[in-house]
Amino acid sequence: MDNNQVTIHDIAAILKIDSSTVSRALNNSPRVAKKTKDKILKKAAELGYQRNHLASNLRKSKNFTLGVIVPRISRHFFSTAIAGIEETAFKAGYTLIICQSLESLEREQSIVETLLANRVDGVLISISMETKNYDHLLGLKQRNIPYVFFDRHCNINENSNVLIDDFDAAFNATQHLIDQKSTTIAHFAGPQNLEIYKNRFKGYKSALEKNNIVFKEELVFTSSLMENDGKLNVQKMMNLPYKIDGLFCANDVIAIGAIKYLKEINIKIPEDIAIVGFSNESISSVIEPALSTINQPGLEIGVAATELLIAKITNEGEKLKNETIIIKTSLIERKSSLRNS
Amino acid sequence: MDNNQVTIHDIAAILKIDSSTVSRALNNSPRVAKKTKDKILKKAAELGYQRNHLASNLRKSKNFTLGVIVPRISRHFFSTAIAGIEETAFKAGYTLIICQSLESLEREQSIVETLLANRVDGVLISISMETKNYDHLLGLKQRNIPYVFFDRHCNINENSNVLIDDFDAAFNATQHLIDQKSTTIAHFAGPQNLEIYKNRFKGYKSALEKNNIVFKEELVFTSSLMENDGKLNVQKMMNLPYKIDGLFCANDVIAIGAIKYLKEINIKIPEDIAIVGFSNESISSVIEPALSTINQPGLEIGVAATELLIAKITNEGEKLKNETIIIKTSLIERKSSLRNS
DNA sequence: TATTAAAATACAATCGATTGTATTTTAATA
DNA sequence: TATTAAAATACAATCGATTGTATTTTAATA
Repeated sequence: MDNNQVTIHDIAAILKIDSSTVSRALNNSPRVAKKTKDKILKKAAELGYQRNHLASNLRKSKNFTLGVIVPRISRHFFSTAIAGIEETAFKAGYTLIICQSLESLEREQSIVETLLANRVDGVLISISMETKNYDHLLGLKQRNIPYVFFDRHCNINENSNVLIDDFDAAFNATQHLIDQKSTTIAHFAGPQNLEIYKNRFKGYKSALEKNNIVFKEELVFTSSLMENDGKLNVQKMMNLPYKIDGLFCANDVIAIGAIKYLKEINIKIPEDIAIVGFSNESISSVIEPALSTINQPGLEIGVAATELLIAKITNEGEKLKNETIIIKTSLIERKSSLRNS
Repeated sequence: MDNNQVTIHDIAAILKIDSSTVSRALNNSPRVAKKTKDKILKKAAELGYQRNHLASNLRKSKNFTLGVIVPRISRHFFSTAIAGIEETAFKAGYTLIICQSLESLEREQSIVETLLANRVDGVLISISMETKNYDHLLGLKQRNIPYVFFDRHCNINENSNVLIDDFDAAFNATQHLIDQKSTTIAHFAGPQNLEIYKNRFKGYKSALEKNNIVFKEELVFTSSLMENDGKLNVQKMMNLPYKIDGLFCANDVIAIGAIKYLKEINIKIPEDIAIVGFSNESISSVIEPALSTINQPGLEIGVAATELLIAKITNEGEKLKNETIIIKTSLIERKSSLRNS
């Protein structure tokens, strides 16, 4: 193990100087004379000195480590968000511990424990579909560890969040379907314990109301939004005594499942059913017809969430402000919903 | 910052016992009497004690941290590999520092420095397209820090790798195009400083030879394999005095760029040109016609690489074995290349 | 009960860096 | 040159846990 690391004591011994002076010089303290500083920095460079962060952080009881909890790394939105998080954290000198809950509450709880044990300075979290109980998150609060929700948040008091306006985006998506002459619009909803899916549902409902379309409970199909749920939902939907001509899906994955199956059973998109998804996964621009969707800028969300978290960590002296940042989304109109062109 | 963390000294003081005994009890050392152990564990649980890893690791000069360097987190293959890495590392008690080189050698070098400064116990790396100079990796070797290449490796002496058989996979892909009656087959190659792209090129060439097809240098187009390169390469290809009827691409992204442009200029796939890609990105099954490709199991590769790395870290006493694990790939035949069906 | 070995526990140094306080050196002023 | 303030540096404790060695306690045996 002995990679014969150079320490401040080595430098101190060589220069016949105290290690505290070396430490101060390396931290550019005004208490060290310029001449001594130069001498120390030169020797440090010469010996290839690198600060031992373990020791430094132990002394300062700071870790420069952030915990990141996402449902699944390989989902395009989350990997993009992680890219933004990584970039921002790196610049600020933080490293990450990235964990995936795999949509399991139990795993999410155990991850929080692990992060606490690793003394992270803050946590970025996008909760799992199973998360209805927030005790593990309150644990963070008790320990005074700042955390920021991104995308999948929850409604406990006084949180910091970086979100999109799900209600608004869903409203626009539904309005777009109506503008494209859809009159009977179904909704493939996500788990209603998550605020984002609740808000997407509300946005859908609100757009119907605004356009004097009667909302029908039977046209809402709730699931975990997997690709296969798209097929299952379409099967159920087709058995209803309605001529459905529009479909708003709470994510792209289930929308793609629906499109694939609708094509199989020879239903024309968008002529028979116009479809809008949510999240702008990379597959969505490739499927035929290309899927209209809501662009949810993962990188930007990751960056904003990390900046907010670091601000919370750094301004610990002040009263922690609880801020919610809303990142703009946009409707991407593609062939799956465009009837006029 | 004072989250009033419980330390072994608190436990020691309460129980009027030495902290070394507390430490040994918590590490289940045989040197502590069962009775004392029980007392200590009970009190530790009662106070909610959690080991301070910073202190522990400083003393043991071990970090339980692995560095991961990938070109880009949001690429499907890499995010899947990271999922496998995360899972395996987590189980073994390691946390990760994940960094992306963004295909830049300079960034890759600076990342290695950061990882060294963070005293990682080992590194998993998939090198950038720009990486032709391996000095930064030799730095790891000098410091005695084990590292394992996965997927994108390089040919410096005595490395540990978790790879696929690129030659073999490319051979099969090309053979498949020949079986589908392609006679003039182009290749969209990747940067030839990377072994994987070199081997894919060799596999392509070898399949041609085996089938007595004359290899033509002009049919090979080398690029960074971005989607737009697909369009550019097709444009060049179409200007050649050959009737090209088969195309093997070194990755899926460029293949999809090619398909999109070929469709635009009304060339029929697979009738006019049969196409095979590489990596099985999630978009590939969705594009029309669906892209035939090589399945490259990211999760499995990530798991194997992490297991190998941890084995290298753990068996440090023994001579470090340099092992290369080859993960099986398979050809996925889809519409973009199937002429018979 | 005295002796001895084994078991259990305490002592003390250590991993590297940081930081409040004390001491020494330098420079400024009388 | 003597005095004093300021600048520079050294001393020593500390962050928590670990671990080799020393000491004490317990149990086994004569």
